[in-house]
Amino acid sequence: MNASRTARERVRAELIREITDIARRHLATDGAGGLSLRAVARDMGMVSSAIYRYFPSRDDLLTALIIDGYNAIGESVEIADAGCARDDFTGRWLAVCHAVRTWALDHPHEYALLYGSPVPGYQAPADTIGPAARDVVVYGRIISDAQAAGRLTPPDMCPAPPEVLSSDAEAVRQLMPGVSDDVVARGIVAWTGLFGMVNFELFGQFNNVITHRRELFEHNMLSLASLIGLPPTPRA
Amino acid sequence: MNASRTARERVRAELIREITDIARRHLATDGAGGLSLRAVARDMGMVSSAIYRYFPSRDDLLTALIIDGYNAIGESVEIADAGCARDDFTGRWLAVCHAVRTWALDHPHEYALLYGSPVPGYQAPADTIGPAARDVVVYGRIISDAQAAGRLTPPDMCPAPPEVLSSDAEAVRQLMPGVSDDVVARGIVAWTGLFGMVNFELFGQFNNVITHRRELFEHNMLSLASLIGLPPTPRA
DNA sequence: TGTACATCAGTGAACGCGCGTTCACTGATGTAC
DNA sequence: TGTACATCAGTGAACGCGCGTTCACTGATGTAC
Repeated sequence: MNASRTARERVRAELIREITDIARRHLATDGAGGLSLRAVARDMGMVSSAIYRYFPSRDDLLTALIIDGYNAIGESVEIADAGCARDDFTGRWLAVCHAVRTWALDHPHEYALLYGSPVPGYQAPADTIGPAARDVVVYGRIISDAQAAGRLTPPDMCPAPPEVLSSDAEAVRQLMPGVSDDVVARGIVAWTGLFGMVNFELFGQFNNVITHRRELFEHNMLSLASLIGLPPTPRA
Repeated sequence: MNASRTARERVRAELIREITDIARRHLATDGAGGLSLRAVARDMGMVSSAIYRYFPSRDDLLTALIIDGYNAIGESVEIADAGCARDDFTGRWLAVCHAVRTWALDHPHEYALLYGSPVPGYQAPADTIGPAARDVVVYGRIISDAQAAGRLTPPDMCPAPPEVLSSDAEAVRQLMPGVSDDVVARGIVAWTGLFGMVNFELFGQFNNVITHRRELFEHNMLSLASLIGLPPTPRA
């Protein structure tokens, strides 16, 4: 019968969810390198070999966590962007920035798995690529929309990108159609700058130095907005 | 006798150097989490317990690697800066950026140890703080010097930092005396932006997207220079 | 509806491996008289 | 300069632990007739 078959499958899906949830919790205490199938199995109340019914190897479990992570941060970026007026480009950029930062602070070890040092010996398979791009897709759309609306006026005190970058710019332009090479380059500066700030805060470089981290973050994201050419302040 | 005493001590220092060298090599293959005293001992041709004559625990060995790493990147930043004309502030900034990037590409795992995800279960002791600041001290001096020479003219399209950041700015100003809160904030944007770019390149976010990495890096560092208010191009 | 068979989940033992750290010890190197 | 003693480097065995993965197996759940 079809109903009962899906019953078995529903249990299976449920258990896969439980396993990844527990694995996520382990990530927090032992890091990605220390993620252990045996420990997860113990917490599941299973014998270690039973896990192999659900994940063929430790690396596959890691891959599942990575894909889930990219989807989670991507989704929260999408929601943040969707909560803004479409023509408030600076507000959308700020919302995206805060979404990334907040998600990172709430899930530091998952964030480290996605944007920190690579896990030694682990090679991410191709199916992580799609989810990995979810957040940057949102970002690209903001730039693109602002450009289309004529609200993008980059400061003109810095030189145009060298010719040799045009092919790379072309590739990145997939994400933000209609903008010049110069805007693409500045767009990359701002995007990497966002993650640079989050990394510094999360990985401890601000310890004993910066105390008002959210405020500094927001201010710095506004500086980057102005570098891209977005209007200086979000709509009130 | 004093001479023979220092002879023994010289051997000891030499062995400590050998151990850290081998440990550094292991870092490259297994990452910080997988650094193992036993493996290092094997490569030294020693029995594992002998290592304890030199390092009281695995974490102390890690600490030594971290301190060495900060000193190494700090020194190469110092050398890069020293190779520029004192009044070529943009050139000095660019030289520092390239020094950081080059060192990171040459020592990816050490870089990850310093600026990547924290090692789970490891708490850096206080004696890492001094060496950790060597690179940023150089950076601060460039900003400070440019300010003193009247060559710092930040673009004025973005808002001043909020009042609440003034105490943090005061702390950071230790590194770059004589600059306004606004310049301090932009200084942080540029510095974190530098590391954001290096992280993206090193940790794989540019894979299959950016091919001319050095050129994009240099161009982006020039964009950040203009955000700080440094002159648009280095002296030729 | 009832029975025979196939699929699947989970068990428990085992393989072979690696780890950090402690401890009592042997010899060699240095020191003091 | 020679000898008695102290310091130090390195050994080898052990403790207690954890890991990923395989394999033959027991029962339970589902399927086909």
